[in-house]
Amino acid sequence: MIDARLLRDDPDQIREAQVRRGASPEIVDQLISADEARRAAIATYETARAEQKRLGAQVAKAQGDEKQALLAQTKELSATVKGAEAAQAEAGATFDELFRQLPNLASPEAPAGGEDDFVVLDTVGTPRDFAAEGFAPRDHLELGELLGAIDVERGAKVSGSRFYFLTGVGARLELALTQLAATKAVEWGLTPMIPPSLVRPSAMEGTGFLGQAADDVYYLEKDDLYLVGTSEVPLAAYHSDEILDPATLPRRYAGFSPCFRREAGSHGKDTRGIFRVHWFDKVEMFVYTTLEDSYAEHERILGWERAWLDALELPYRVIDVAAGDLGLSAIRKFDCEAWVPSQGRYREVSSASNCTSFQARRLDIRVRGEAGTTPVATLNGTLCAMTRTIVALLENGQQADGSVRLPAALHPFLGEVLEPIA
RNA sequence: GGAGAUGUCGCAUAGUGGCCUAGUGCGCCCGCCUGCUAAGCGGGUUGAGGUUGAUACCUCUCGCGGGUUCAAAUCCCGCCAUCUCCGCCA
Repeated sequence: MIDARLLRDDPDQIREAQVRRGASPEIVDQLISADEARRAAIATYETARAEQKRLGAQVAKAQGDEKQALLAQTKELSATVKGAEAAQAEAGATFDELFRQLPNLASPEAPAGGEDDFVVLDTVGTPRDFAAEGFAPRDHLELGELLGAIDVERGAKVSGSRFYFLTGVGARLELALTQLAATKAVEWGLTPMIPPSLVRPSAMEGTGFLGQAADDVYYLEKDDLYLVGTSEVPLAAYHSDEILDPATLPRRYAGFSPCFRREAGSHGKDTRGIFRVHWFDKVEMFVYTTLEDSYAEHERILGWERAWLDALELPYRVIDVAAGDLGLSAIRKFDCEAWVPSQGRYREVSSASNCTSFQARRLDIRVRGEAGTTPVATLNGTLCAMTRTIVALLENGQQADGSVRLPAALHPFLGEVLEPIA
């Protein structure tokens, strides 16, 4: 959530941010009146409660008839206090529920509009010209089957559609990418983490995944636990309810975890292969820093994502995601999209978001400063999403005979070329 | 899964219905004193919310949430966490 004081001090700023997202600014007026109602209820309750405490102190000292009179008076007041407290709690809950639906203030620098209104910031490398090379590119699934790397048929048999087995060199490829990513992360000063992938509702809610994205989340009703869609969730909740020493910022983590996504709104999209699946593993970067430093840190995270794709020798472009496509928590988001030859277009392989203090307010993560405590800023970015990276490596590195040439960074793990097994 | 114990301010502890506006010690911060340091002395030291131009005042906060009561750190119920024992298990 954002700073509630903005509702009183500068509501126009919120309205403008809503407009940039293509969302309704009406919620701001609803929030302002809910906030007024809430504050009025608090004042009523606190006045009654102060009176109750004052009388209570007298009851303790009084004797005989005086005590009986006071008891009668205070008994009456007790009902008033109880009612006022309930009214205050309800007004607070009403405000809170609405307030949590309000997304973070989209940055004025984010392009206005929806999904298709992104701006291309940079394009790196050149997609191969397969026509000039004299063969039609195979897609990643065909290559994966030739190499004995991917088995989606048995994935579906065992777990259903959008599940897969990585086999042989496919499994080794994920392990190599994981190891390489961890090595890079340590070089860059991030702390590797292996977090739990089942979390409590508060962790899921705090990161903003139970809002409009709730349908995309797996929930275990028997245990009241959620399967995370990204290790951003446990990494953000890691410091929840803590007040951090400013000297320890920035805190930079790289979490490796499975990611579970129901893909509820994606029926019929990317149904072939392992491009869009219900489960994959990912190394995710997560940073806690100050609000002032968050903008530079955002660029730094993007830099690391680019360095990673450079190391994998993949052609890619970087886009500035439009305000309407930011999700609840981010004020700005950069996506890296790798070239996918079989589709003839760039597809998202990583994403870097600046969530400023939005998640930190919900999760109650603060830093002790000179003027009291203030919420920290949180940022997240993909280092390596395994399945999509494997798609890009296979398709971009393929040769006419179905073998795949690997980038130099992976040679120590798997050699230079993956050969078809049949 | 079963049985039991525990949860108070950064840490350690006191507090078994009103005198708690949560005491004390340690640590930490500021000041005084002092060749320096230490000791000593004085003051401060959870966090959130509300009223307010400001100063200031008020409310909440004893793991979390309910309940009983005129009044709850204290009594009752539920949950969470930790520890011990039994069972099961990678």
